[in-house]
Amino acid sequence: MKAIVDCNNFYCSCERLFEPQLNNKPVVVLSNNDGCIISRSDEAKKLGVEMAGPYFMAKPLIQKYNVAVFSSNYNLYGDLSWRVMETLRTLLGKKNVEVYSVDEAFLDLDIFPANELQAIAKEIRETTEQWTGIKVSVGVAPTKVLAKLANRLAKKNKQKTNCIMVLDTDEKIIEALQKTPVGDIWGVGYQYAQKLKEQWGIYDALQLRNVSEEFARTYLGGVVGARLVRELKGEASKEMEDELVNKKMIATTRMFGTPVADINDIKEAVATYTSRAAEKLRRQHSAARIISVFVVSKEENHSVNFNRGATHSNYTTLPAATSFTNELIKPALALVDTLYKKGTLYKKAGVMLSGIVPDASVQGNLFLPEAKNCERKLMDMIDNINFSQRDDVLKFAATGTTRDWKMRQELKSKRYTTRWEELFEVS
DNA sequence: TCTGGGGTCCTAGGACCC
DNA sequence: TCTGGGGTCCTAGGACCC
Repeated sequence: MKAIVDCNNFYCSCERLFEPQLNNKPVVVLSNNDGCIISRSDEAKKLGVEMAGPYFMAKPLIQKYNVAVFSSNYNLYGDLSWRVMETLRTLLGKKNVEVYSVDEAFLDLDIFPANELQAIAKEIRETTEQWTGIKVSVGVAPTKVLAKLANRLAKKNKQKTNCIMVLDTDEKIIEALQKTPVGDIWGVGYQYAQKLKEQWGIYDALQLRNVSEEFARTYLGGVVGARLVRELKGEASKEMEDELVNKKMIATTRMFGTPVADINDIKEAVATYTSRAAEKLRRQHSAARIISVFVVSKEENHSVNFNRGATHSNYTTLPAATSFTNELIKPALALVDTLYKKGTLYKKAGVMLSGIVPDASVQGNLFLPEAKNCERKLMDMIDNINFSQRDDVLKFAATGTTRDWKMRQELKSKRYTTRWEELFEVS
């Protein structure tokens, strides 16, 4: 059996941990640039605040009901996420935990007898809350897709389920499938859901479970669809994945605080994003051979398709893979020159690194010229200082000093758990 | 002008996820 | 006035090879 543990309203829960007076009050957390709403407490959901809706549109409602609003604070969420995952690893053993996202982990429960699953799930929920202050929901079922489905139902009816649902019999599974609209199945997005409903009259998970594998292959994206249907049937087709697999692509992209027309501002931003992406690259001891840059222009006509701004991108393949910020900034800035059009207003830019390979010079490579090893040490030092002191104490000049393009984040809480000078104070 | 079969590698783009 | 960011996997199709 497999389980998925999912933190309830994760970002909101993190904020409440340090402002407990907000318990039982409506809370929302905003995306970068204070653009959209990406986490809502149950109370906020009840008020009708939409998920992923633009903040400015929800503002009247938010003000009327005095909803607490936070900009996203990824240092805080990342650290609390780590604590939750450590708790799970302690309870179940490292190899039985697969971290799936910042607020979710799959668990392999095959080590437990069937009649203990309910009790195990309860212990996981209670211990996690006690150790970290974060409430979680637990869904248990024979496959990952069914576990996700169980988890969703557990959350939907918290009073009744106590945030736990174990699907351990065919009857329970069928009932759960019946209660789940196709669009709410993990792996069925908006496009497929529309198609399934309109063209084939398939509205719930039970109906989808009963289609042929051939059908799934043809209409739901080939082997992906076939696997999905098998999982619904209770046949495990998505196995537990190994942890700590290196990323195959690393991206840093941001909206600008306000649209930007000056090429120098764009270059500063791109240099900054490149530095950030290179840090991520070094953290996983990798190097990249392909760097691509994109810019998105601001669409004048944003009445209907607000995010249809034209994207222009270009890439360079480097002569050799590297993780040195300076070696990546140079080609990145050259790419900006090929993309930039004078007179255009831009709202977003981004850097993507791919062609990722293990960085052989991590330990200092005898066969590289001395200078290379020095650069490696320089990068390590910069990373260490930036991590332990303050973000960007040390940075490359190309990343600019004024940073007029920086994103808005007006309602950010403190980094209570990762910065000495922002520690929570008890008076 | 006619012209097979089998394979690899790469890229762009579509779908999905949180 | 104001709509996020960072990933994954898969497929189709083109270029190229013998």
